[in-house]
Amino acid sequence: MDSDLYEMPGMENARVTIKDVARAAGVSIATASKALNDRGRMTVETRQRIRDVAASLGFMPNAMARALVSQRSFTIGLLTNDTYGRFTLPVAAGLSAALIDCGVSVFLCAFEDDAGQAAINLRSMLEKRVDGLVIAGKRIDRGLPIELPRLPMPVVRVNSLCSDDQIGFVPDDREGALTAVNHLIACRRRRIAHVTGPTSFLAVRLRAEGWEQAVQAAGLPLLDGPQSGDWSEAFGFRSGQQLLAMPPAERPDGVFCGNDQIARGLIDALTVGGLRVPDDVSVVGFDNWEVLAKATRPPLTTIDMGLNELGRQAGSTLLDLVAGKHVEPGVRRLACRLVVRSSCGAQPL
Amino acid sequence: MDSDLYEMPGMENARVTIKDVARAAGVSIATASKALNDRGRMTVETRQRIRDVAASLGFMPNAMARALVSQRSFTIGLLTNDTYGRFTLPVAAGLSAALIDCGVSVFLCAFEDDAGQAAINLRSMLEKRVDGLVIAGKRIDRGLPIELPRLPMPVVRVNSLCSDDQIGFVPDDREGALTAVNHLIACRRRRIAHVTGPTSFLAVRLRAEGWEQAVQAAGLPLLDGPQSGDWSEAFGFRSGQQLLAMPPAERPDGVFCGNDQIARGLIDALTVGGLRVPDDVSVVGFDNWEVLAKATRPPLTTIDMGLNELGRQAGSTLLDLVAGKHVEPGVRRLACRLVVRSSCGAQPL
DNA sequence: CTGAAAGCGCTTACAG
DNA sequence: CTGAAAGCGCTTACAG
Repeated sequence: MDSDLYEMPGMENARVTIKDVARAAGVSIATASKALNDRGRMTVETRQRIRDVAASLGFMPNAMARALVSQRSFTIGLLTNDTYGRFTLPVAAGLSAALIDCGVSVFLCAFEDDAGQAAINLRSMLEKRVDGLVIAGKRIDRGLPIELPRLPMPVVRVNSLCSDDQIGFVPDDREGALTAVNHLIACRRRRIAHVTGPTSFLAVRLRAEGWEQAVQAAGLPLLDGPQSGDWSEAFGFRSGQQLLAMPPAERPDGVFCGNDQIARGLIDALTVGGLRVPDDVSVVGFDNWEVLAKATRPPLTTIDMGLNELGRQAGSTLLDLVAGKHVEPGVRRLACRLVVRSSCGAQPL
Repeated sequence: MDSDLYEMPGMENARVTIKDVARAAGVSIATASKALNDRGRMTVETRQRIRDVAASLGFMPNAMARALVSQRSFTIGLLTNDTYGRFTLPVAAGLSAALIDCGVSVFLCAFEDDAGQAAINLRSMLEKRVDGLVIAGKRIDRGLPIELPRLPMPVVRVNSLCSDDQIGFVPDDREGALTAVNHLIACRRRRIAHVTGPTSFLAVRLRAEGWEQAVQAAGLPLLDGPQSGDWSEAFGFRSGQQLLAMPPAERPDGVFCGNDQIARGLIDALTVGGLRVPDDVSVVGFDNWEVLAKATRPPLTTIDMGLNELGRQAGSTLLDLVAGKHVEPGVRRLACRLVVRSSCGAQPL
């Protein structure tokens, strides 16, 4: 008995269709559709009655049927090779937040750096007719492991390689570095070193530029070029030991680190070696990886790349594109934000 | 000119339909469908010709049209309140891996612990007619912030509260603790302490049980009940300082920590205080949070909860459920795995 | 072996 | 103000 369904208001039954609603309300399917979508014209009473009936039946429109006719799936794909999720998860959170209000859901496709997997996931998104695609990466100078063919839907990139004719959002690494170093300068540091990741990363080169720029603008001595190593605590620790080995007069009194892991290792080494942070040496990190930054002793002052905001902007831009609006191509560099904790000696604001 | 499309083999055009394929191949739509789905009977040549045409046109079946008729969306929803992604991301990776081969994609819905957001996301999944739902949480004794109504699709839980009539996958915390403590015992530790998180967590109580059980089974002294604090390095550090303050004869020579952060803080405190790890005190953690465990000095021996495998099993179980197979209700506790590094003094295997 | 027809659950012109 | 009809892109009995 179909009518049984009508007796269970609490029971969300996925099989209740608009046909059932129309029948129960004594109207045609077309009228039911219009009432529910606030379209067309009809008496307020009719509209309300139909809605009440729909609600009591637990009617939920079938998004796929709707998609088929509207040619919009209300779905987007998030393609990423960041399986660890360090960068992508905050991006995904911002993205979802920007989309959920418009009823758009996101397919998560995380795959290893392997062309086969990437292709499978891409095809899956294409078959699902996503309205748009967000490509999220681990670094701004690498794309996905596959060549994207000319896609029938708009694409937006986040924290990933992006050519001039594409649309992308990345953190402004140079500006972030400037902010970090200026903070060290504001904390009265005069000899500011830079310890960072591999120079093969564009982000490393940009941050180094920011460091150099800020130091020179302040008329401070430019210490030996950035110490470059891998993105690890171990490298930071070793760098800290090297600092300890220097004659005190030559030692930096401030260090801008390329990421939080390096900063943490460096601080640990300094502390073990008897130097005080921030009194003897101030340190700023990069990433604001909270679990690490907060646990550092002392808690780490660092640069937040605003990944969440990057995701949010990517989302609303993608929505614009899907709606057919024109969006100027090119890469947007979003401002980073200084997060003051205790490793610099400044009072948190 | 529609015919233009036929001239662009490289161009993946989402607007090529099965109708275009049929026309180009000179067969009916039904025949084209059968050829592409390997159904029905026809000459091998016909089938191949149709496929070639489809490929040259860049035809991709519209998954939503297909879903509408097959009543299967080939889509599942991953609902989680773990916005940080620490637990959910490995779960999601395992889940996707189990599903992608079957052409099933996953919607990621991460939301804060707030009933409103949860409800919006749930409704969105319902409207999208997901074939099934995975509920992933941050702890095994809490569910989502909303009551799930009787859902019209199967649900599987991971690392989340799960009643006896539901289906869930969680790490076997007690067994993991046993493994950890037995490893300390194998490393010739006799006085084994336990420093862990808040007792309000079921996982904490289960791990404490495992600790107690292993210690007693080995006939070792049961030291003062677990030290309980928050899940932070700071608490671990303070606990380490307390250890240092004890008379050496009373001091534990092994510590099983409730998570990796506590272990790291504790090790740091011991090291700062002049004790050697693992020589004076062996330490085992819990979580195998690699970025932390590997960076600890010395690298941390710890318990891996197998989140990826949890996700994988949840995925294949959900697939069974969707296919109508019977699955015994109840919660499955999956074995944890010891990851040997250097904080215990044993050689990594 | 192949095709015409009905139908999945909706929306949208178009008539009345 | 309301409804019948066509159609979104497929699949699946059912005829031939």
